[in-house]
Amino acid sequence: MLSKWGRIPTVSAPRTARARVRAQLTSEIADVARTHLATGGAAALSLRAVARELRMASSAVYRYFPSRDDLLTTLIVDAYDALGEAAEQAEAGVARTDLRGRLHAACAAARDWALAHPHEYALLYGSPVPGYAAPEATIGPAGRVGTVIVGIVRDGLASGALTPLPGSVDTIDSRVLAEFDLTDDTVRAARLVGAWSGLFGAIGFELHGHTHNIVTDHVAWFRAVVDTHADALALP
Amino acid sequence: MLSKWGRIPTVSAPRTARARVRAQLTSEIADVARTHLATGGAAALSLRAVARELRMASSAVYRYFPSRDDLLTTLIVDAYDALGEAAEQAEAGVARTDLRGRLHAACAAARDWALAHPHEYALLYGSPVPGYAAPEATIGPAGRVGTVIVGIVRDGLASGALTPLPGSVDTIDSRVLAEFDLTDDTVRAARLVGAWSGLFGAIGFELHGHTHNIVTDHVAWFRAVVDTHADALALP
DNA sequence: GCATCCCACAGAGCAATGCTCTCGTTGGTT
DNA sequence: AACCAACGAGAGCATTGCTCTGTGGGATGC
Repeated sequence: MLSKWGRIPTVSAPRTARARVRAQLTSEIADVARTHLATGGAAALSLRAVARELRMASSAVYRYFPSRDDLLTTLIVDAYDALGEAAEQAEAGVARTDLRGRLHAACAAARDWALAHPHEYALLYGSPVPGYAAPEATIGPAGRVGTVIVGIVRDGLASGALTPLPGSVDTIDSRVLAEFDLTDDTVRAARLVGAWSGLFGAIGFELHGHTHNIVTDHVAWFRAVVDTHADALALP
Repeated sequence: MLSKWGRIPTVSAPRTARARVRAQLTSEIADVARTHLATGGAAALSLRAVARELRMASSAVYRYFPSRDDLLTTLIVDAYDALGEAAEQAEAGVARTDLRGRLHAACAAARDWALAHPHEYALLYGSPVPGYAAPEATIGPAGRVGTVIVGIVRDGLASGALTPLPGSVDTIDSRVLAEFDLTDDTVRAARLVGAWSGLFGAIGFELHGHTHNIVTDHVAWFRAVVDTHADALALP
């Protein structure tokens, strides 16, 4: 537990009182940072401001997060998880056989979350931060939304509601295809990734104002976009 | 010429020698800033560093750009224009009747430009910069790529190669619809905006690494995504 | 031709940032 | 009881965006 986190003490086992208060303070810092992020965006997130609000010296924060970027990473992971969970929960609330409804639910939940947390969303799907290279820790949670919509298709194929689309393309990694039982449906797999990216493209456009003065009813437009992708995936 | 540019002297008419050298220096500053932006990204763009490279005091730069954000705005407008021009030129090189080919050309050009100028692209379609609100000056150039792909559909409708899609939705601003002769084809209009956002979603996903370890052949995948949108638009 | 005026530039300065280093204190372990 | 690692505070460094003040020079008016 010191590879990328430097020689910062472990957090995992809060057995001692010290470890407990440490975990407490760590999450407290992250919480304050999250509110700062939510109000001012990533650029307005200042370690010193967080420290000030917590009435501690700025240098003390470095005992908990080796750098501002590490704080950001924590926030990013949390955000990915929150977004993923929102999509998962929404999708889980729809009848398993209603494939299109499940897609709509997941996508709408992602959009709702993005509208509710614009700055955090921008952190996830906007430009990568400064000299920031997405650390390993983010790749897992980052895929949760994608996993949800892939799961819909997989269920459809497993139940026979969907049959593989004709043709075959070699664009998606074979291990990924195998992981999601899409080896025999590569065309649909490519379109799935396309739908995934299109989903966040649409959300990003709305969020960043690119559709301002163009789209008047974003809810309906978003539904239409998702429907288009559902058509491309041949969801019933 | 002093509304948003403060009381900075006009640049428009370089009649006097002074105005000429002024225009010269202004573009020189922008050029240096552009290279800094291209190498380090928007966050690494420092007015002082630009001034240093130009061997002038940092305060002198403020004679030309009232603030760092104004410098950034100039760069953004230029980038929008460069991207738009790339798409326009590529699209113009395809036979007018080949609607799908025109779409592919425009989209591929946009992708190529984005890959060649990742930081500038991130500035346009990534998260909005810090406390930065897109000024009026950017909205025109920002639409150029969209205008290109809308033009393809309009040409198709005008020539009779395309017929309006059945149905009617009220999601797109009526003035925009009228401007592009799409009043009677609202379903296609909505999908057009969807394709537009999907295009940049796909490019952004590739650029920001979201498809890393998932998509193996980005050229082919991107073509597939564009083809999906072309299908949705019923391009022959 | 001279006086005037305004633009351009430099330099100092302010508030703020991320991060480092040092130094005293304190909690937990042996 | 003694020790050590963790902890927190404060000062300090380099950097940033931006403002203010002073000064020189080229363009302009008479």
